[in-house]
Amino acid sequence: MPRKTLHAIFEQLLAAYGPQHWWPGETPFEVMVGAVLTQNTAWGNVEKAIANLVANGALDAEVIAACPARRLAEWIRPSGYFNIKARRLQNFCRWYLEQGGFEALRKWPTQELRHGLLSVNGVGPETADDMLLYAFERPVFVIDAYTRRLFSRLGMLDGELGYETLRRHFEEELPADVELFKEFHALIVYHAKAACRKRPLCVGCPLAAACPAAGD
DNA sequence: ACCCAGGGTCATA
DNA sequence: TATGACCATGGG
Repeated sequence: MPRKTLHAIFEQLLAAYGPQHWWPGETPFEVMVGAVLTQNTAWGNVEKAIANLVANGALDAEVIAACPARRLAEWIRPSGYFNIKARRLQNFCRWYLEQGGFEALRKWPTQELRHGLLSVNGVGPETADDMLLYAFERPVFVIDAYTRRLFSRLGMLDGELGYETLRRHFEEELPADVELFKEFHALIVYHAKAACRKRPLCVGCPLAAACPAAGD
């Protein structure tokens, strides 16, 4: 018996839940704005904030970069942490415009683009990787709390390991396939809400047979 | 009433 | 390097 592979887990999640078609968002820029707004925040609140931006013609890098921080904070209020996120969005948009916008950035090699994104105050590893995968379509695996918890419960890794160590692990064990990475991360998040939260007994969990934590 | 959500920064030791 | 405080709304 070959040991359970990451790809096998992906297949099980896909079979159970179907394709998730992440990231919700009409444009790469909207995806990037959403990535900042969703930091430690439920997606439903982010949708309200983005709807406010759209309603005010403010889902636009120039508008966000130039408008008063107070006004931006008011628009994004439903997403929580509105003062700090207003600053983060402005930091990001100013950097984004300085570099020439999406058409210029899309030509950057992945590693340089990643370092550039991380240089923006308010963009950390997970936010940068969301942007790289879902806006720039680079084969970067996003690590989040759900990923740590799921694979830790499955006994497939140590959830206490650092972000870069875990990201490297996933990227080495899987083929560098953008569509695979997009779906895998989306399925992990969906799974965390749909089934893995139903404790005890992990009722209905499609991974229960492989999960040592099932039945606690 | 409590818990958490598709994190990140900064001060402190 | 490694904790802890802080940010703040909205749904379960």
